[in-house]
Amino acid sequence: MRRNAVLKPLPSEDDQAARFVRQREADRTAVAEDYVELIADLLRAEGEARAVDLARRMGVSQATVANTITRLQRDGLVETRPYRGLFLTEAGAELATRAKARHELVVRFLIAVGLDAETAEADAEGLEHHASEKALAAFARFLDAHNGKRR
Amino acid sequence: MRRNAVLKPLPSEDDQAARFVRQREADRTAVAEDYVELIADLLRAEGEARAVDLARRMGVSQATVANTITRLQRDGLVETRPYRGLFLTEAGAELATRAKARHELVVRFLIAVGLDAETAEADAEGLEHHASEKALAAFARFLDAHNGKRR
DNA sequence: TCCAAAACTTAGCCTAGGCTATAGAGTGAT
DNA sequence: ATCACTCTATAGCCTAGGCTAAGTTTTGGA
Repeated sequence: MRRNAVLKPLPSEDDQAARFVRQREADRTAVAEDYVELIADLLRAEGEARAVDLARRMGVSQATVANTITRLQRDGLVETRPYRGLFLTEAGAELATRAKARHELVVRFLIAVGLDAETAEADAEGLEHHASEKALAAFARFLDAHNGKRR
Repeated sequence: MRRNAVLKPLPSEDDQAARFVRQREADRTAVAEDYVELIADLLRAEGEARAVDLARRMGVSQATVANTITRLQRDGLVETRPYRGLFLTEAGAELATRAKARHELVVRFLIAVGLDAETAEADAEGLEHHASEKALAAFARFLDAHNGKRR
């Protein structure tokens, strides 16, 4: 039963390198996206986003959050008012909106292809940072096509 | 047209933290998986896997490869015979096999939901490390279900 | 009002994963 | 047999993203 087709040739060195480079870039932005997304969620749901709560929700120490927030401030995504919580800049809010939209899309897509809601939510956390625009478009098309049938 | 449903409540702190922790664990193993997968591919396709070639295909300097290989050796995944190339240990080969199977599954799945082969291949590079076993199982089921129709 | 608890900051440390520059080793072609 | 070229290793540096421990501020309740 084994398909003994011609072994798939390796991609060209340049193509493959380009993929890995893009990959590493995505990794670098992932943390920033997770933070602004979470800050936006907290602001919406609780009215404020405290560093302590971020630490608890990210599963990380307060010191790590402080560190990360400093970077996000440097990058113009977040503003802090000590003892008043964290706020998003224009750019931060925009990034959060895009991140959230992507997250939601990925979750809905995963559910549509048969994953339970819990796992979909958990996996989306990782997958959302690595789906290209083309992939997201494909997911959206898939959801559209299947919205007539179920739901 | 805006669905103005009740705002989705935040997940519990513990659940959310657990997701992010799992996330970070996946990130840590991703590089190792990429390396052993690539080494396996090179061994298969070219008969040998040289550090130089890894550097070119990973889009990284030779020094970085040397560094990474040292870690992989320490972790019992890779063996080196200088000027003879790199080899996988038992554990390394096993990891490579699993990684490759996952990679292939993700690629086929992405194509099945409408992505072009090129993008599927590129995106799989990132996505493969963040799909849980449950997600992979769902992808496999999806492919099975759709294999009767097309192809 | 005041003071303990909670929130935040700072210092110091670590690993992974990048880099450049340079030195050293091995191979293969002449 | 040699020597140029290729491959590998090493030194030294950097950032991100973790940690613990030990301050410092602020807040809010008694």
